[in-house]
Amino acid sequence: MVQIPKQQPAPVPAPDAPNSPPDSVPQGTPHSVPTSADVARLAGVSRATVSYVLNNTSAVRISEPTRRRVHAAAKELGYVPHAAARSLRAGHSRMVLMPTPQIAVGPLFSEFINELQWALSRFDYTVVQYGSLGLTGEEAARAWAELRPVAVLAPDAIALGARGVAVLKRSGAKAVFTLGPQRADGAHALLMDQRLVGRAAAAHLLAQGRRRIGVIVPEEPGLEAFSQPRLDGVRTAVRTVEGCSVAELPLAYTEDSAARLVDGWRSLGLDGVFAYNDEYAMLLMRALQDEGITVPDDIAVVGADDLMLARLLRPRLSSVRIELPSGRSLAELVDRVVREPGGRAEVHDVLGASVVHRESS
Amino acid sequence: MVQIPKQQPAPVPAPDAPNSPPDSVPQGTPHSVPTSADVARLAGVSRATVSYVLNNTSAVRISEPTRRRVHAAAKELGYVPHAAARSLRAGHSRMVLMPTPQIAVGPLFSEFINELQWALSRFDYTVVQYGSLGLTGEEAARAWAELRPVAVLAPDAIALGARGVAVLKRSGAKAVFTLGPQRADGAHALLMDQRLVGRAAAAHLLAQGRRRIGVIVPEEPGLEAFSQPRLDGVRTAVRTVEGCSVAELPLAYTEDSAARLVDGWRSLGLDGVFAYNDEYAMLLMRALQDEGITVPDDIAVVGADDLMLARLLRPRLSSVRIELPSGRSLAELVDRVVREPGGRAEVHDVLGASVVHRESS
DNA sequence: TTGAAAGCGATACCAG
DNA sequence: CTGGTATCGCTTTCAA
Repeated sequence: MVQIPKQQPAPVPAPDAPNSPPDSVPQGTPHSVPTSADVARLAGVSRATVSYVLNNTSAVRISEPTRRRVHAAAKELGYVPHAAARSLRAGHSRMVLMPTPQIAVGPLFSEFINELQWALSRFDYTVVQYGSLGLTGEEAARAWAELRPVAVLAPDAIALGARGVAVLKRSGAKAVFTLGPQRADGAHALLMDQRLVGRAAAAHLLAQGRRRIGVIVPEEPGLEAFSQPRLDGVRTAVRTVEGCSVAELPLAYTEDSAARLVDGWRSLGLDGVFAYNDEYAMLLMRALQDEGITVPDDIAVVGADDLMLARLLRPRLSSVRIELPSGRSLAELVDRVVREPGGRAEVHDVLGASVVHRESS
Repeated sequence: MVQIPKQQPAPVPAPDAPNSPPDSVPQGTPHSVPTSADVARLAGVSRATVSYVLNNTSAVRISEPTRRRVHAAAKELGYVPHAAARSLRAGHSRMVLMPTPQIAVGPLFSEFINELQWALSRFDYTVVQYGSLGLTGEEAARAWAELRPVAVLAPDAIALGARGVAVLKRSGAKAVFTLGPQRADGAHALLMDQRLVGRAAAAHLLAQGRRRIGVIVPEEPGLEAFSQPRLDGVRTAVRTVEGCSVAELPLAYTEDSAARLVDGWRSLGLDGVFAYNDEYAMLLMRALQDEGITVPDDIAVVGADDLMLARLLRPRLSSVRIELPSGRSLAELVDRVVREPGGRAEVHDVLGASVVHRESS
């Protein structure tokens, strides 16, 4: 761990003001944040006029010389409008709140979140990720509600709950979405039904003639919301075929844990395994190979997420490719709900799953 | 790509109000967001009293019956204070703004950010990640400044620039930090000097007797801020030894690109390679092995980030372990600067790099 | 112990 | 075309 000294370790002179007193502002103005009143004073007009000019209000026509004076004054002072004051006055904001999930949940989901964020900002929303770390559903909702967002998109790992949804709506949120494997009463849902992932993997293994299926379930806390539905999906698929069995295999993301699991592997009598995702699949395959168990002859292995990783392994890893909707279409959906908030909660099934068959199965 | 229908596809009846008009509030109150005035009215007291009670103001003593009435009223209305109004009145907020980097930059950095976020929230800061997608330095700074954060922690991939820093400070930000491989004039810096990563890798390869060093440079845009300094670091280290050479090897994160690179590999005459990070290292090693080039005999390979991945590869991958300071110590640092904003810009070198020697080198 | 009122910064109405 | 002014929700003196 790199240490940070308590005292200033490496004072670097500010390059633009080598010998001036600390914190002096180049402009030499009184040391406080400029407001629209300051701009008005400097430009010799009223605050109202400043507002008209800076917002390009079309209902009112301001003479060109005045506009220039206002713009010049604003620039000279380095004026930046105060978002809080503005939205207080306006009675609403265009802030979309996306609480960050407390645990990292994989590159696929992160990328999805990023794309959604970008798409929303194209709709002129201000996207804010808020870390409500360590708060439970309703408390968290209250914390979010203080910001008066127009919409909330909650990865529902932290169960938001019907109560939380109610809190947000009462605080003026026009749209509350959960996005993830679960939904909350009263909220719209972008439902990513992880059971489909398990079902696709299991169907594939069954089609390959495998009958005794193992399912890796990560021991890391916070992943249950994903791993349990995936397991359920496998169970559902397997139930459609006679004489099949499903074994739950807990595994931590360490080599030790994998070695332990593989140690008694042959006695499990499995012929196929769904490994939760590609990373756990790699961990497992490595342990299996070190034990002299061959893939896919002794055991078929299927991962999920279809990372580059899967293609690089030998044998190449079969993997469930997960498809999520484009950020753009979701942003449109959110925008529609914000503009017509009346409707009932909609549930959108937004997860597609299909197996990419490679050499490991 | 999963499609989202334009029209409501699966209207689900709100479970708590099967046949009521849409959007009706259970409490039956007029449909608007409750304010402290509403609470005051319902409790039969003044707004001032409400404020005293809900904020536990110690300077004023309120009778117990009154307190209870206020609390009851607030609960009944589902009152949530309005953060913007509050901080407008207070003249300051405890919001720490962390602009999200536009491109995903690896699990290591993400985890670092998460930990920092958590640590800051323990200091009672409200951490907000803001996606200012597609704005350049000064424009972005203005957008951030509108939120009037008390501190800004900017991953400096988007060069904030001295101008941007000035904008933020003038808008009232007490602390402006850049965190990443570069720094900006006027801002404090948590400098993560990526050259150290390259230097460590190169020193290791040299110690192993390797003399003709290749350096993988990702072609993916947005990674230059990391890859170039790592390359520079290698160059610096190599310069200390006679008769050594460094070759820059562009590589996109695809199998095709790796195959192309490896195709003419032998003619490069390299005996050691630093692969930018573990993922590119895996991609490269796979391509090398498919070509019949053995690691480490023909070529020594070193990755970076020391992911689990590295331990699972065969041969096990030597990797540069990167150490970052704890979120807690950084949060303390930020808090100190916020409380004593006068000082000159400090530069903290917060990146440690050391090679974990395994089988690939 | 409680209430009345000023004011944070920006906007929009209504006069002038 | 431009200026006063009320207002958004909340905190905090100052009086009662």
